[in-house]
Amino acid sequence: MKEQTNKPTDAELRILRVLWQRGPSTVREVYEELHRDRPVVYTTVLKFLQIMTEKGLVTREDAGRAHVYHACGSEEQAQRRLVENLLDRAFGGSAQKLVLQALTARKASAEELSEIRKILDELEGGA
Amino acid sequence: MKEQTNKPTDAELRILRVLWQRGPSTVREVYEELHRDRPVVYTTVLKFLQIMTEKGLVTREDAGRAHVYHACGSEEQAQRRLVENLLDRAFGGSAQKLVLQALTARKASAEELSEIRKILDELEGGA
DNA sequence: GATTTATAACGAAACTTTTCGTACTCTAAA
DNA sequence: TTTAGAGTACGAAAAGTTTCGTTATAAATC
Repeated sequence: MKEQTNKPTDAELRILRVLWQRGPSTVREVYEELHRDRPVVYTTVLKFLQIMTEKGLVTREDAGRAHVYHACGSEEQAQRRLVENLLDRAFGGSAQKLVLQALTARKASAEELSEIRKILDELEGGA
Repeated sequence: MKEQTNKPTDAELRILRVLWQRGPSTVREVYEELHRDRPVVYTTVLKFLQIMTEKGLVTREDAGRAHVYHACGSEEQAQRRLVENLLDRAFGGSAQKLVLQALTARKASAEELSEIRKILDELEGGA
């Protein structure tokens, strides 16, 4: 498996999201899922899964006639990398500014806000 | 000025960051700044500023022989759009998850953390 | 006025990402 | 054994992004 510092492209990320949500899936399953939202062709999905296999974003496993694809690494790891990337590209590394924008961009529920408080407590406790 | 729903590309974002930091600048000024960090050619920067003018990401103004370029919209607006974009592309719209990743990705200082608490207070107060 | 210098304009090459058509393979049904 | 169906493999076109060389222009200097 290759080093996985690669940032997935938009199309790749769409596919990864399906794999995270559904778990290991065949091309057809990923295709069906994506097809709900946008007009996309079976072989396009297949092609991407092949590319992503080369890049080490997914692995595959034989299952009878078809292949079953697994996302490499967890959703959280990938999200982490994307956040770090955005942090560097657009926020000069300031997590605070990013958090501010995230919280004002989307209304979070009361529960979510208190979850975030808990995280803050833990971070302050640890430091 | 065009509608500004365009997501800037990586190279465009690098240039916008210079304009946000320095304020309105000539091509040469942007070039000098970028040139510190990476090998880049004057005409490449010029080309991008021309493209970005067409896209409505920047405006320009004549100042004698040269042009002075202004970023369209504030840094915060652009950052907001980028966060919303990431939220949709990778976090299923959950600001909470993004905040969690941001806070664990980068150690925030104690002051920053308490700034974030203030924001939380305001959000809960308003709701 | 001619030459140098700093700039803008433009086009195209190089590269990346995305999309899709076509060919090939295997299996199972007719 | 042939045919139909579901799958993979592959190549190349289409679209988008990035880079840079060349040319044109106008001002400053000689």
